[in-house]
Amino acid sequence: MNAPSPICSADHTDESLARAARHYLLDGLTATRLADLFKALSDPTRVRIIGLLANTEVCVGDLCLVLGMTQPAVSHQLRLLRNLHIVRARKEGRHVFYTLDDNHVRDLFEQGLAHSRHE
Amino acid sequence: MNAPSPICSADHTDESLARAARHYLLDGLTATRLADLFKALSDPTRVRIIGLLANTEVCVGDLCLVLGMTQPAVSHQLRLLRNLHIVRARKEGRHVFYTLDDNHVRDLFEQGLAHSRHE
DNA sequence: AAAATATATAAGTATACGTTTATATGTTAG
DNA sequence: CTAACATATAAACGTATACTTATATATTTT
Repeated sequence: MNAPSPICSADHTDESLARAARHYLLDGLTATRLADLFKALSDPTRVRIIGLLANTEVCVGDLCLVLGMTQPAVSHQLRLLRNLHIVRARKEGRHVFYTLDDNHVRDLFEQGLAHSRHE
Repeated sequence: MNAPSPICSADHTDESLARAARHYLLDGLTATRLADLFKALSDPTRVRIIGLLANTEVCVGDLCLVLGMTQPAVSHQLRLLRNLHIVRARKEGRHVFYTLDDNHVRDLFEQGLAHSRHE
């Protein structure tokens, strides 16, 4: 038969649980903000955009060409990155040039890329 | 009226596009793998789990207690992290203890946390 | 002013994904 | 061996999201 499973709460000397909980558990807000930061880099299209903008300023039309994607699809991701203050827009005539607005993200991108390559 | 918008291809001296495309555009496989790495950290629950396991070995039941989540929900995320080789399971009796299996991820977690805190 | 270009936004669709509810598997205790 | 416990898996459900197909806005060109 089946019992309702009261869940561990193991007194495996009790240390692990208590200490981990007290010191290392992220609060909800911190966890959400951190997850949102990584979420910005969790899509192939956005990673490619960030990789391009990490080195050069590029306008929307060029991004579309290089990525081989439709313009609304690219603009959609750019808006997303803009709202997260990861990317910055500079308007020049009828073009809009994008650059990275956040060096943190460039660091994460490069570290992630280095790691994902040799494994 | 409306014209079909042939997309930029701007000869803004042509440098930006050509150079960015040739040198800095990630290929599809690399972009996908990198995005998948970041995706592992793109959810609050997973970030919290990783934060805990970055410091201590914790069993499933304790994770449920500390996180205040149901056991299947936690096991689901653990399986996901296991499949990505980010987390490793050690079976001891009827408990299963989890630890980080990948130091790359710990680095990314800590760098992301540091960045997301002072901004 | 009108037409063309460059980008942004909106609505619709299809898929991915996190959680719940239910059940299965494996291990220890009585 | 049977009951309780710890974890894993499966199906179902709701929501988030990436892209498409329009359409709107702004700027330049003629």
